[in-house]
Amino acid sequence: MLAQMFMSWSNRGMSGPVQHSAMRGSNLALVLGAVAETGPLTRSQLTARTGLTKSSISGLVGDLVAAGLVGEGQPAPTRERGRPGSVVAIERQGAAGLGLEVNVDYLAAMVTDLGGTVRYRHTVAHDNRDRPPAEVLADLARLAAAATDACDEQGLPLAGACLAVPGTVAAGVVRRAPNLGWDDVPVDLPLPRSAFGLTLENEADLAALAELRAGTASRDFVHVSGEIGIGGGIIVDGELFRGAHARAGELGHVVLDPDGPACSCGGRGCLERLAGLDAILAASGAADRAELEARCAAGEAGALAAVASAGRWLGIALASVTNLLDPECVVLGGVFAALAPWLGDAVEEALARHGVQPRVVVSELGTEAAVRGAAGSVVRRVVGDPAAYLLSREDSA
Amino acid sequence: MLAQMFMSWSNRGMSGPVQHSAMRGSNLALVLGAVAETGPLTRSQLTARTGLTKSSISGLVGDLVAAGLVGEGQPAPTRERGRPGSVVAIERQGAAGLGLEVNVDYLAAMVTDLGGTVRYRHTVAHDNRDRPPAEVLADLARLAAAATDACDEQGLPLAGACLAVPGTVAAGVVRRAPNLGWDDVPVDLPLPRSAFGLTLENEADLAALAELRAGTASRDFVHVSGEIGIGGGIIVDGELFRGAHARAGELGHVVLDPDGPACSCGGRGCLERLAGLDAILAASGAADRAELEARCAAGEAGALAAVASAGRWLGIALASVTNLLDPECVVLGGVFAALAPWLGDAVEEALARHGVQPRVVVSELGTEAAVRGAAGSVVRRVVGDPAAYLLSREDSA
DNA sequence: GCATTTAGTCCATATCCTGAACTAATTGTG
DNA sequence: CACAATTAGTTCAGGATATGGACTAAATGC
Repeated sequence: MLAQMFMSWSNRGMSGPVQHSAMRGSNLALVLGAVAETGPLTRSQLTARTGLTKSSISGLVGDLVAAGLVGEGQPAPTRERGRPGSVVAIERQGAAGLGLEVNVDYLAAMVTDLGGTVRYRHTVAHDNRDRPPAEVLADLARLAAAATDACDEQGLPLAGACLAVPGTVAAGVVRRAPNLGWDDVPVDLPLPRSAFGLTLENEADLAALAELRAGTASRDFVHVSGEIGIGGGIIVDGELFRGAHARAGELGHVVLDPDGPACSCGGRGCLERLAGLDAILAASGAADRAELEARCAAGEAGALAAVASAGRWLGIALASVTNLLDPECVVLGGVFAALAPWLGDAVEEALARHGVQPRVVVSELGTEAAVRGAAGSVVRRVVGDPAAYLLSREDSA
Repeated sequence: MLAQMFMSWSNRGMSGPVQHSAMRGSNLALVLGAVAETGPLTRSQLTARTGLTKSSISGLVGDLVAAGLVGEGQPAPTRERGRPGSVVAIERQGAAGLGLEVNVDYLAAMVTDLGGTVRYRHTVAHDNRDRPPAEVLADLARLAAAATDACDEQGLPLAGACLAVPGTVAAGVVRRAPNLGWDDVPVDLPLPRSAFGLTLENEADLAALAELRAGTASRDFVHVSGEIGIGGGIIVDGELFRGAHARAGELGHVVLDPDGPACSCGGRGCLERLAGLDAILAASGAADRAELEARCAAGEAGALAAVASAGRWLGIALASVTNLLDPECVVLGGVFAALAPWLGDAVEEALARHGVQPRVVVSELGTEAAVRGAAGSVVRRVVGDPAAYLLSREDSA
């Protein structure tokens, strides 16, 4: 008798039963997503774009209008035959996402609306290294309160909040943020009740999401956040790649010199030690980021050599990344974006020398990338599943 | 006036409209998947497991029975109160997948049924290096014909075929298989008409899928296929990770020594050059795999040192991989599985030395992994979307 | 033998998409 | 300026599918 063997199948997309409500929810998301992504569309354009029938679109749009997520847009005066379509546009007052960020030398808050427009931003410079986490979080709570007040003033319903931290996170806890000196710090900000509550996310990951939404890159890319540490955000098929324990993308700890100097991560010879901001500053003799850029701009040989060396190491690391992940493109962000004029060539040369040539682009988002990504991640949840948003909004009301 | 910014949202799961047929299809897959994964289940167990109601399960199972994909199973004699459930089991005669493999020194074919049981296997040893591709493909066609004959004999309806190749692939074409010496070779085997036709896939990727189904590892792991080259198969959330151009997982070309020797990939200092089978053989002085293993088993210092060195390099590469992808586990396959007794410790030491410690397990699938994965990938498509399978089966009939 | 319990089927109902008929608003043309 | 042509959008009947409850079936336990 043959021993029956049972196999383990993928469950992607098989997460649960599909009922009528799920069908409706999925189609609502399809319509809302189309409008959010493409901009105002007529119902007839939505029919063509989604593959649903006119009748279905009618009903779906009706629901979204009733929910206040979309509204009537300005009709573009097309000189075409036939009845002009009435335009469906994202309702900017429909929902807002609160982005928060704790970083080494500042705290930040940002509110974006359903259309992706920034409705409020506030940043406070402050060295948070080795301050008691509770103290930092109290400051952050004040920042958040000011932001939610701004939402109220503008009549924006808050859908949820997302906090960007320079480290690894788990549900409601900052696991480890070396540069802040935080270990297992629970985060529980006193925010007003909202549909999605507060989530935590790695700063580099959120910067990558912001980059995705800004549309600089494609749907498959790796975003390098160069700061004191070097973080990486991996976007796969338009979705953040987190890995099994939400620790994926630790580009800074790719091993480039097996017998190199010890790193804070417990390893040795990590990219971060060879191409991180501290390493560049030490090699160039510049005191800080601004001085470094100035010296590069002035063409000072020492600074240029230090930056080129970092670029070379970065390129080598990215060659390994490309071989492993096969991204469509690599985005240089953070310090590397600012240093791109003097670093880009070294990166590309190193990539070519190791047999790969992904498209390399420079981020246009500044240090705001992470908060922006945080706020955007909330708005994205609304657009990605409007039915869930509406449901939890009702529940909490 | 604020400039309206339109954002790029993820489209995951938003691929198309959800109609009634899609709902049905998804639920059919849910039920079939549950039975395939867990083994025979009663309808009542299916209700609990899927979240659908009794009535729905009744109907869905009815359809699957009518389609011949599931059937009545032996009821397990439970001594419990109440009417015993009638057991729904995978119909082993429901569909079969044909796996094929072209490799450097052999050709292989395998047929597995819906239950995952191997129903036919045949391997022909032959050095295919630098033979004209057409000749090799003609041999492969003969192998495939014998396999489909075996299907007919056993009354197995062929759902499709998948060919494993040691290189990169695109639709219907082997892009580049360095160790075979193939470049842009179109593959068009004369197979009988089937629902899914013939697909091509990288050998290492398929080996990883086979590993997934064997259940050795979890749903997030990296499978290392060590042969002459070193391939990697990345499984994320139970799904093969392909990357933007289906070239992801090229673990063999992770850069370990930036100024190292040139590699066939165009780069230098790649893992493959330091820990591939050729490198180990050269360092140990053994003539082939068998001799190497024998010398290791005999405790010969030279062989052990060569293997340990490879293990150390492999460990360093896997440290980078872990930092980037954060897999739950790493699976050593191919030669590395055979050499694990002498190589495993070096790998784990290197990983620990670089600050990470993923679970490392050794594959129990032999060289059969890739063909098995190929055959399994076809069966998986049937289970993953039975409605699509039935539809294309009708169309071709 | 009969109550109890669990499994499975059947049917009326609700939800949601579709398709066709219908209404609405615009351009072009005689 | 009337009217055909064209495109947009709504409404309603019909169909597919899931749900919930009533009903039937088959076992255990007293």
